[in-house]
Amino acid sequence: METKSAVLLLSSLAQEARLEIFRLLVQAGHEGLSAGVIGESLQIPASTLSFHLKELSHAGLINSKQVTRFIYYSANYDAMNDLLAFLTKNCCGGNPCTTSEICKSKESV
Amino acid sequence: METKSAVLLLSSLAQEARLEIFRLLVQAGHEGLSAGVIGESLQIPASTLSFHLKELSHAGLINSKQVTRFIYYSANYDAMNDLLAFLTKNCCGGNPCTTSEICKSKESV
DNA sequence: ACAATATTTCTATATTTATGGAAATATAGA
DNA sequence: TCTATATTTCCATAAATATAGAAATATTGT
Repeated sequence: METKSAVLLLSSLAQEARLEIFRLLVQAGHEGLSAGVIGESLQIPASTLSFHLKELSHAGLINSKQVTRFIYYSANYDAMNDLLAFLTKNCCGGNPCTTSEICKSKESV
Repeated sequence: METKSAVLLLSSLAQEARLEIFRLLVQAGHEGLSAGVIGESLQIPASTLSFHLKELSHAGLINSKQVTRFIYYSANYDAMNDLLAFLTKNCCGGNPCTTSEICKSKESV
């Protein structure tokens, strides 16, 4: 992943409503939740919610699919994993480092 | 960590110059780099760089200390770890989940 | 086709954020 | 103290982002 893609993902998450939406979907699991349920849970007006869902979709952090009359949104776990990998990549120039979980968590390449 | 703190950290990283600065510092390790060297490496004008360093500092993602005539900035690995933990917390409602590294990486509580 | 419900687009406005030159403020060596 | 170097603050401007009501656009059951 390059910096620009990472910035897109981070920007999507760097907003209170969107971060809450995303975390709600991460916790909801793979089936996801309908837009209406999300708005109801988080008390966000429909048009505002739609704006934020579009941002998250555009960044590729969430997926959507129509189910009967509802649109179900779900977290894209792979995109999230890629972002986490990017952020921890090359920690300490690849040297072993005892003070940080970042480095301990996986080999940096 | 609560949503607002996480948004502060994410906002700090959600900008191309700042993400590059942070990653440069993550890779530089604990000694860090002087402002001048950062600006030189990334070709960022001094006043712009100072603005971004302040943002990162304010969010707690980097630390600074004066060394002779230079100010050395270094990544705050702990802040980063906290953020990563927050983002992966409660994945799939705590249920085991085979498709995602997020869930596999550590127990979600 | 009609009515009810779900979601998005349009629009205007308010707010926040980024940029970089010029000036101000350290810091330290001579 | 004078001078050179390092970094920050001030400032004006430009650009991007967030908000939510009203209207438009699906979708489905009757």
